Amino acid sequence: MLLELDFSHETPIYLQIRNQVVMGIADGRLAAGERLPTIRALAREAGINMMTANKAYALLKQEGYIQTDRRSGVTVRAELKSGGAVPDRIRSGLRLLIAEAKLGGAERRALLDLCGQIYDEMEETE
Amino acid sequence: MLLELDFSHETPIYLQIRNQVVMGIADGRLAAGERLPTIRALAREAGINMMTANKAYALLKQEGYIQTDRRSGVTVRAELKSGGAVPDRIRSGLRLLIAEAKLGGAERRALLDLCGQIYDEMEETE
Amino acid sequence: MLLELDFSHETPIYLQIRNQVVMGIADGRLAAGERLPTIRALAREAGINMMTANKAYALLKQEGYIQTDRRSGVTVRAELKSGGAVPDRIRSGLRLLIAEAKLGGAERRALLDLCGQIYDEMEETE
Amino acid sequence: MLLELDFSHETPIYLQIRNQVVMGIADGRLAAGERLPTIRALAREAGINMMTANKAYALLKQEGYIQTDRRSGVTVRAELKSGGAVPDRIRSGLRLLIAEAKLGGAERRALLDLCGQIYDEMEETE
DNA sequence: GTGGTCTAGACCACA
DNA sequence: GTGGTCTAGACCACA
Repeated sequence: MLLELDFSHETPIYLQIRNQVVMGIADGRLAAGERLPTIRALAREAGINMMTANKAYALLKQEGYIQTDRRSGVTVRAELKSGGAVPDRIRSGLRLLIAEAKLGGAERRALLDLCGQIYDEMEETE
Repeated sequence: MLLELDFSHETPIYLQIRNQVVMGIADGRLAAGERLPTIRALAREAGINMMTANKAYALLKQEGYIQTDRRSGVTVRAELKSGGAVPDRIRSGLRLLIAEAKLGGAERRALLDLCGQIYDEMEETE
Repeated sequence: MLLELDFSHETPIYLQIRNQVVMGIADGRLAAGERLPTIRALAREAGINMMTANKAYALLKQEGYIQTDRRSGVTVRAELKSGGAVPDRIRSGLRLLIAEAKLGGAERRALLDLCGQIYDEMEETE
Repeated sequence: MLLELDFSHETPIYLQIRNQVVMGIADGRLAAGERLPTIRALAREAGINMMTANKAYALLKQEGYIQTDRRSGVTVRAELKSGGAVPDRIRSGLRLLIAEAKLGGAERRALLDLCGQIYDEMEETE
């Protein structure tokens, strides 16, 4: 999976990496067990500092999205979290975005269609 | 409307204010034309600096959510809807959150129900 | 001539009044010798403070656009400044606006056409 | 590019900086991709506060004239032209200045020549 | 009184 | 080192 980094974007680079890996896993571009580049390789390919690559991986690991192993390097975790309530952090994020969309004139139907469409584009993994 | 600021949160204070005002408008707690506290009053009540309050209002003003009037202070803008497509910034935000929710085990049905519920809680304004 | 004041605009009200009177004279809606409302009348009609109306008229008078007379009140000055070089203040203003227009993608031809058109809409007075 | 700031001018310092950068880009003194001084350097050189320098850059960034990069600092944005119509804000500004020039005695020909000359002095960038 | 601007000094996340 | 954020205190034009 190719990372697309925007160095002039407000989102820190390490977060851009984290976010793209998360979305990559969700939409199936990154399969469970798949190997990710080493910190060193990632830093070289993306033209970033190793500290930055390290920070992104540390976050992904702490969140349970990837795991590191001395032999197989960095891999996408096979077993992901199981069902249950959507955590507050995500709810809050959705609340803000939906508020902005609504004030921007988005209809209920259009917004839910959009969300469903986004979800479906990721469905392949299931 | 009472602002709830978390000074230890990663989100800057001025953004927390901006976000809460946006959500306040969307869910009807802030009506069009309603007066918001002056910069000074907001700073005093929230225990923050005037510059911080100013920055929050400047952002809201630039985004078209409020307007400042040399006579009547700060008011919620009446007309907001620009209708049409949901801007990319919001789409990207939704994509990330939905990816995280899905990896957290959220079913399609549950997620759309949540979004619909969030939207409906704001519906009163319509 | 009806004044259109925007109380939430960044331009101070007294300047909005001054600007609209200047443009009114230039495009012929205000003829030389024509009477303007008194400060009191202007303040009442426009819903503004008398100090604000006073400030606008004081500026217009100082710039030579209007004159006050005990008998005939406030009138548009008959004889306006004669030819000569465009003052630096206006040149600077044009330079900034033209720079912005050019960076916005305006072609030379289109920009000059626009300026000529604006000038012609005022021509009737000549 | 040397900034010329007038601390006693009615135009706020941060706006003077913004305006001069815009004109600098338009007339080619600032090339696309060129680095601007850091906020700290600008503040030091110009004898102003960091917050003021920050405000100027924040405005230029928001308007799309520059971009900030955590690695290479502040640079002039390469692509700017959005082509098409001249926005109302600029039209209004031109209308006022042209009215003032006309009342000051400027002939149509002289005024358009002036505008053309101003535009041509910036042409080198094309 | 109101928003807007500015300063001097400080801390922080990021790279 | 860099941009971003925040504070305490101040001044100013405007209304």
